[in-house]
Amino acid sequence: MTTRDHIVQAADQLFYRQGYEHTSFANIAEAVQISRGNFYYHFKTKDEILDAVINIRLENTRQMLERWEDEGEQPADRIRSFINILIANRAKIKRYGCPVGTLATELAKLDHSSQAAANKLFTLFRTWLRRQFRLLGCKEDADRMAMHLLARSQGVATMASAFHDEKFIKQEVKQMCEWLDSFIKNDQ
Amino acid sequence: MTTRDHIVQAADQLFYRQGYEHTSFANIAEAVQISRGNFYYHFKTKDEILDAVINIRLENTRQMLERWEDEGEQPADRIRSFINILIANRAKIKRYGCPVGTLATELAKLDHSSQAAANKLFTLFRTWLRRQFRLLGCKEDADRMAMHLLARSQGVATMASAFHDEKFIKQEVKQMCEWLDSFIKNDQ
DNA sequence: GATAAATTAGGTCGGTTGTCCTATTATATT
DNA sequence: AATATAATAGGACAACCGACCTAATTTATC
Repeated sequence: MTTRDHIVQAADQLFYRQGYEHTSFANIAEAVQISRGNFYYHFKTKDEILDAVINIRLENTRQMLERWEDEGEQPADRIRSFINILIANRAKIKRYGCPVGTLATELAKLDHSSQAAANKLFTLFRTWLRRQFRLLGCKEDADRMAMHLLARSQGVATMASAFHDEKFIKQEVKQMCEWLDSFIKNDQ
Repeated sequence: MTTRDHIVQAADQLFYRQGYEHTSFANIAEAVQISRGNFYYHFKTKDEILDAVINIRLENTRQMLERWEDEGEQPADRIRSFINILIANRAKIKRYGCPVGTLATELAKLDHSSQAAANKLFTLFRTWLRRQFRLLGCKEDADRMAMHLLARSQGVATMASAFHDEKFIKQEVKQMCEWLDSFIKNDQ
């Protein structure tokens, strides 16, 4: 792995845990164990690092969603895979919230130029979920369903983080799965 | 209104719109039209201002919730009042998200000492909602219902902010009201 | 009206930030 | 082996931050 990759990886973690603004060049350089000068060779500005982090998150997410579609499962199971992200990452979510939501929220407050890029992460999930709901038989409602599920997930992450409560995540995930099940039955 | 009140008011707005860390002493002083020196007379540290802002938010919220209880409406109507906060503040939510959620999220990333104080805002709503759900006949489920509704609201605020979508707020508010209605019917 | 207290203005300080530069070392190419 | 390119180190910079201090001014009290 190149130094550049190391930097992006470290920045990714730090932006998630500390927030973008609260993370300094020095923080990242220390994490990667390189000098600040070397740092500047790879990235001219802090915004460039942010864009690189967003791009790698986009790419990783894309690959994950494609994998879920290629594994040949039913659309309902794919949606369950999405819901279960909350379970799989519950420890980190409890401490740092959702990486997508918290970044979007922070950049909105900073009125940062990369807001649109960061929100592409949401759009990625949105269009993917919409496609799954369409395959489930939803027509006009598919996008509303996708947004609904995204919002539910965001809310769970925010509250789980505020109250440091993993049990709440499990409760809500169960409810979301039941909601999905009842929806499938009604549709058939 | 005293200068101190002016400062707290301006800080309240700026913390909401720009975030706590992104707001500097100079920003607040400029908004209140006083010198930075005068500023220091009223507040020794930035953390003190944050605590003052949190306290005034707590007090305002307490008064609002008490008002809703004193107005003699039914518990279900009170819960609807809570849900309708999203409608009443939809323009600001679209731009800056939820003031409670975004502050809690930011302070969590900063690992700030006032995290617990900020989360009291959530607890305020949580215990109040729990009481209303108890009055509706819920027993063990009342707290779960309260948390569920809080999470839904948080999720709506986050997504509405990310996608700059007020219509989504109205959609989800409608669904939340329907969820509440179906719940009341089942219970009677 | 004199005195004390409360309030305000403006400057200063050390530390940190993002940015930028140059010198040095490592790697690749011929 | 000589040369060019890539990569790294470390320092310097202007700007900003929170914090602090003192002098001036306003307000209150007697």
